[in-house]
Amino acid sequence: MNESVNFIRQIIDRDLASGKHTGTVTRFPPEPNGYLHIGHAKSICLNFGIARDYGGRCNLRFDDTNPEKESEEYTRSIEQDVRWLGFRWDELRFASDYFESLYQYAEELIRRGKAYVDSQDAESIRLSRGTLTQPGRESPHRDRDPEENLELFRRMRAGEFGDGEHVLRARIDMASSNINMRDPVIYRIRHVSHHRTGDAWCIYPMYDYTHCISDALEGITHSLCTLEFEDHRPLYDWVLDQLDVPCHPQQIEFARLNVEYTVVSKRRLNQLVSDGHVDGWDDPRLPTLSGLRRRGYTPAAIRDFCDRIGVTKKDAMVEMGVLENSARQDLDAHAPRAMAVLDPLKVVIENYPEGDGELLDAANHPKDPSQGTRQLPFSRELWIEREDFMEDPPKKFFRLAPGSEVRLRYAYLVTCTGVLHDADGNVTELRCRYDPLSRGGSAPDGRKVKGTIHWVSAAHGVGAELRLYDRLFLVPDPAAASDFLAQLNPDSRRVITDAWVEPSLAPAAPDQNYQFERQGYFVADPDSRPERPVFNRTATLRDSWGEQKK
RNA sequence: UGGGGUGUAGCCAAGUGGUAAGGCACCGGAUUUUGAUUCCGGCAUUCCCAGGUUCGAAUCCUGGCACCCCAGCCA
Repeated sequence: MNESVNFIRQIIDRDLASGKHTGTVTRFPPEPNGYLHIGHAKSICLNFGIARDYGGRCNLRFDDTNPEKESEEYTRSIEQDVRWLGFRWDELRFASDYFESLYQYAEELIRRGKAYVDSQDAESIRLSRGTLTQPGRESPHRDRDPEENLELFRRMRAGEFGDGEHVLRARIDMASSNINMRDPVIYRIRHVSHHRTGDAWCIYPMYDYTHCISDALEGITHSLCTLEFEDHRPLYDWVLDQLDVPCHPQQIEFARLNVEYTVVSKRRLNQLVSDGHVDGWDDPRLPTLSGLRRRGYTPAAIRDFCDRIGVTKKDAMVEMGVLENSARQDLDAHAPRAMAVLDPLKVVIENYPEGDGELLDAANHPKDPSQGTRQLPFSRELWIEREDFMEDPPKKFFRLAPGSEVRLRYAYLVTCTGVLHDADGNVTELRCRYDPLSRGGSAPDGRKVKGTIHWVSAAHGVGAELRLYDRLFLVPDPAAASDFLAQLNPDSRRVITDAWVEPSLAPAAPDQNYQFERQGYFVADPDSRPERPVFNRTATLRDSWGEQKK
């Protein structure tokens, strides 16, 4: 395993060793304006992982300072997703819990001459902010005295003004080369009700002002966020330096996660969902946690993925293969095996007595005896995979062909004795003879049979729907395209409606993972019914034969 | 063109002046009642480039280059 420690943990190690801190307190601070995705999983694993490994604490804190975009639906899904991923927060907090304290701190800032009410409109403020290369101009209201500011700010709170009439600004430096320091707005008037505080407030604090104080109030030691907030750190520190807060957390920035062939931005995810390009936030093609869950990714696989990708300050684009590998590794170890035929071809065992049948033992997991066995019904007519037969096979084709012998997994050795065709020459049915002495699949005389194929008894199989997924986008970095929607993969979902699965699969409960032998990992979909099971393919098995054919 | 960051293999990522970890991918080979898994072996004479310091540099210095972020009353 990777024994090296990321740069954030190195900082923590140093802080603990130097006595700066005696323990860690972190937090995962989502805004409840969308569903969690794989990028959030990285942050969750980082913050909660630190609490776990250092014996520290980690809060779940909603950054709910913008009532226009946030809702309770999102807070519910976020709580659920964090728990599903396997983490438990020490305390559940909301930035809105601190609105009163935040307000009092703002008055203090005003009294200290560090904030003022600006009565310019948004456009004027924007124009006077300057540009990347030119300094801004000071507001005509910048030197209002504290008394006047205080009165105005109180009247803002009291609801005496309309949206946008005034704002509260930090009084810092309009000539700063860091635009965030050019007297940033810290309070705005919004006459909208908040999903938690209702109509108690009509002024709402801005992120930069809220986040640092919230961290301080919670005693956060290390405030971890993504790279785009690096420029905001001077402001984070400035606010805390002006006030008598309980502590001064250290903000540390790390690179957000990008994964090839998908998008990880709330805006784009939202667009995919609301424009109907996918079937909802839990569409199995989406990198949302709910989508990944429906796709069959396990919490352990996602946590493992987050461990593997590391934490750095370098903009990184991770290959899908890493995520898939994490899933395969977890699923290979834990998912019970079963047999399913995706593209059925009928086989009739000519020398198997008509009307006869028997039950054969099969291991639920060949490498994990504790998973037990199940019984597979076998009979004269079977379904096998169409691609497991070739009339004119190339050399090293280990499967079925006229005259060749193959093993039916856990059943018998069979030899192909005949091929039936339709008028167009398509293969419609195979005739085979079985070796009655090979019950279970081993040759009585020790003869070598290289190929083993899967099968489902035609008389006992259950018709199922299988949904096969491919990457959602055709290009590795769709977000870089001018129109990311134009990069959508039209074949990202293929639905098979005429698959056959073994009868034990019929009652599969949603979220139950399986490995369909030789085919891949599948998970039962919430749409699944005993009379009509539905499975989503999580990932294929690696296929060195398939790759060889290309 | 102001400020803040980042450059180590195809993709991630260790490395913190002593001679390039690990994972994914890829390529061999062994085992196999899943062409899966597992196992074993291979995979950077070189760290964005150019100079310099040093017995010794991915690590220090100087100068370039490339890429990312910032001008919401979003977070």
